[in-house]
Amino acid sequence: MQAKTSDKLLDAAEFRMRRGGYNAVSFRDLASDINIKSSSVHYHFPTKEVLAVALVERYSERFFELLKSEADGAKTPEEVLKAYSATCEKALVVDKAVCLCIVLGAEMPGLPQLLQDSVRRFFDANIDWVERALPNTYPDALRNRKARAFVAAHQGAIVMAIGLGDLEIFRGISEDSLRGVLPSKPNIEAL
Amino acid sequence: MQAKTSDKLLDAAEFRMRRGGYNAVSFRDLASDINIKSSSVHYHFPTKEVLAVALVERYSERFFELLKSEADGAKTPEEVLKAYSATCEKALVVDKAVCLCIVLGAEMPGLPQLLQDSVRRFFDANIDWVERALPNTYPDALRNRKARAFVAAHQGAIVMAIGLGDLEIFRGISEDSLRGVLPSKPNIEAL
DNA sequence: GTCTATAATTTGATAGAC
DNA sequence: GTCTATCAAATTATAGAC
Repeated sequence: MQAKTSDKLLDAAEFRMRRGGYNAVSFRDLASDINIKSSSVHYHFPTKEVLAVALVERYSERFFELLKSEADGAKTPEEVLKAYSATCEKALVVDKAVCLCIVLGAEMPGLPQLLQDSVRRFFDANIDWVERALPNTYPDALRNRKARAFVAAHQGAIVMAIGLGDLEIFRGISEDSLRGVLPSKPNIEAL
Repeated sequence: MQAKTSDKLLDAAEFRMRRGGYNAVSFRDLASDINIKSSSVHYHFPTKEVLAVALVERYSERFFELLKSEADGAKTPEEVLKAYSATCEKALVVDKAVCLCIVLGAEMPGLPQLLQDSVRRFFDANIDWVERALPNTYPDALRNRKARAFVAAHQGAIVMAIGLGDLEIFRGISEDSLRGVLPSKPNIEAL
């Protein structure tokens, strides 16, 4: 059974957008990627903004599905947070590309409004997820702060890993940020 | 005394590129920003790639000058690293925009080669600078790893702060990442 | 659903006058 | 250094046939 045309279009759009940003994607390129004409793309997605919003929504759903399955069976905060790192790393290693939402996040002010909203929701959901995973001994304000730091460090790490062409860099950063967010275990390496 | 046309063009390009990425900048927009015609832009910068490379070089020079002056008089590793955070924060707060090189870094694979090289040099120089600031009690491999994590966390923090429209988020993350790279002081808040 | 055809705009870039 | 004029290509999008 074949993938639907709209899904093939989103696949092509995701590949291109994660490598060059919103403006690096054109309807003609997407059409030629899957051997149809650009006018046919408009049948599935009337405008580029609509296409991009649909793409972010699909990306977000898949990310959280993967996250859920990675975190399956995890008990301690440490295990749950490691599932978050593993989810990011998997997307990074498999696709050899940056997170869709960090590319779009970086060019945020230049994006159409509905797309900005979608990207923002993705990050809010990320922070929310991490926040719930943190030890409940933390006061609320600290939990939120730690969660933001954890997510930001991962997104930064992904960009650096791809930009410097060194996927190993990601692991080091995610380990460091895990230590940063958990109640102080001594930093053994640094002693 | 007036700014040179080429500088005004770079100012306009920096403003636009830090908000929308490489492809969000057009010669016509830049020209109209400073009230000349787009053909005149080509007199100063023959191609867009050349313009963007010049922009990254100028951005990098200014960043490291500011960094140098912020770090002036700093003695301990902690003080020097705080100067790095302060430099990033200043650019963030003053310009209300993301670091030029993180926008370009995110769309790296879609950029012309010379521009990719420039962006990469900026990040390498960042890591190098942070690496030198770290305590020399660290073994070399660890220093490099810590430096990468520190830079990545800051870049991620900048994108999140702008993307979520909350500049305060940056400070929390930079404090956390400072704690992460320095020899273990107990994480007081978390106890 | 996909096509042809086309419109309207924008883009990076060049030639040559002043 | 800046202009007018222009180009060739690319872009988002629409109308209407099949």
